[in-house]
Amino acid sequence: MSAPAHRVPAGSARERILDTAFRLFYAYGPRGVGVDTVIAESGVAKATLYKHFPRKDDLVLAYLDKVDQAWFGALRAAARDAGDDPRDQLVGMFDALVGACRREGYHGCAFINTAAESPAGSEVHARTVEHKTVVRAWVTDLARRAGAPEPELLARQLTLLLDGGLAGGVLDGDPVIAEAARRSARALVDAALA
Amino acid sequence: MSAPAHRVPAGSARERILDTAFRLFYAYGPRGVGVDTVIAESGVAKATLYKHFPRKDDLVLAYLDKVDQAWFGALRAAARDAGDDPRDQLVGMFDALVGACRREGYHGCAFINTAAESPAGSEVHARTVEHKTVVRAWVTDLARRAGAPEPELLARQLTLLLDGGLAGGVLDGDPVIAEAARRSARALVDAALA
DNA sequence: AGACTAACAGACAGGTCTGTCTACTGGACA
DNA sequence: TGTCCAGTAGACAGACCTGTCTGTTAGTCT
Repeated sequence: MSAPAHRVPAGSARERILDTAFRLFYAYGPRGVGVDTVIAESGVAKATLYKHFPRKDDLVLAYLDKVDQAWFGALRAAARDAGDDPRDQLVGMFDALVGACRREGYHGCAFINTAAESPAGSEVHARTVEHKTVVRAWVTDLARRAGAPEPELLARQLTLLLDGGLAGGVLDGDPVIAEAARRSARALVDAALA
Repeated sequence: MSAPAHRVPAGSARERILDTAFRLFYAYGPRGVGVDTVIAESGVAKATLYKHFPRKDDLVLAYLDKVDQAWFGALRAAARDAGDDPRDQLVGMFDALVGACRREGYHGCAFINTAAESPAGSEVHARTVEHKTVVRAWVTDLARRAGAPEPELLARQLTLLLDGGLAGGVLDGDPVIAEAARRSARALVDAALA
C-alpha cells in the first residue's frame, strides 16, 4: 500500500512544479508564464519538468484539473454547509463565490481565463467545457431534488450567475458582486419553486 | 466639415488595420496575434501600422474602443426595440446577447477575454473596468426609471447575467444560454418591482 | 518643377518562448 | 561494487515577437 520508499519524497518535484504552476498560471495566465519561470520558481531542472509534463500544455491541463478539484470542492462544501434542504443548497453554493472574492489574489475563473487565450478546438477548451458540464449536471441534480419544474433551466440560470460572478473577478474581487449573485440566486430559486 | 480631400481615402490604411485587428484579436485574442499577421492580412506596411499605433497596446486599446461601441450600441438598440417601458427595456437588452450568440464566430466577451490575458494594472484592464462601469451606469439608470427600489442592486444583478452569458460564449455560443439569461432577467425584474 | 506626405517593402536587432540535449550528482538496491 | 534512477545545471536550436530603420513609390499641393 505504501509508496516505494526508495522513491525520494514521493514525487515532490512533480508537486512542486504543479503548485508553482498553479500559482503563476492563475495570477498571469498560462500564456503569460514561461516554463523557465516555472522552473526557476519551483527550483527544479528543466529536464525534470519536461519529464513529468512532456508539453507545456500537459502542465496547463494538470493545472486545470487542480482548479477543478478546488473549485468544485468549494462549491459542494458551501452547498453542504447550507443545510439539508436542496433549495438552500442551491443558494448556499454561492458562498463559495463570496469566499473566492474575498481571497487574496482572486482573479476570476481560471477556466474562462485560460480558455480565453486558447485556440478554439484545443484540449484546454474541451477540458473547460467538461468542467462546466460536470458542475452544471451537479446543480441540475440539486435543482431536481429541490423540486424545480424545469431543473435544467434553473441550473442553467444559476451557473450563469456563477460564471458571471467569476468572470467579473478578472477585474476586481468586489464581494458586492458575489452578494448580488447570491441574492439573484435566492430570487430565481424562489421564483422557480413558488 | 468635410475631411481634407488631399488626404487619401480618408485614413483607409488605419481603418483597414483596425478592421483586421478587430477580426483577428476577437478570434484569437490580442496576444495570440502578432503584428506581422495584422500587417499581412490588412495589406499594409509595417511602418504604416506603427505610425498609426506606436505600440501594439495602442492597437489593442483601439480594438477595445471599437468593441465598446459595437456592444454598447447593440445593448441600447435592443433595449430601444423593446418598447417604451423601462421595465421591458431591462429585459429587452438581453436580445443583444441572444443575437450575439447566434452570430458566426461568436467567442464571448472581448473585454473579459482580453483582460484575462493582460497584467493586473494595465491600461487594458482600466479600459475594461471603464466599459463595464459605463454599461452598468446605463442599466442603473434604466432600473431607476423602471422604479426599482434598489436600482444599483438590480443593475448589478442584470449585468452579472450579461457577463455570465458573455463569458460562457468563449466555449460555445449556445443560444439556450442567452435565453436562460433573458428569462432570469424577467424574473429578477419582476421580483424587484413586485 | 519641386516639396511634401502617406504608404509600401522588407531587412534587422534584440528579446522571449518551447523543447532537446549533454554531462553530472547522489541515493537505493542487488 | 556496479547498476539504476530521479534529479540538477545549463547550453542550444529554432521559432516567433515587437519595434526600428532604410529606401522606394505615387499622389497632391504650391
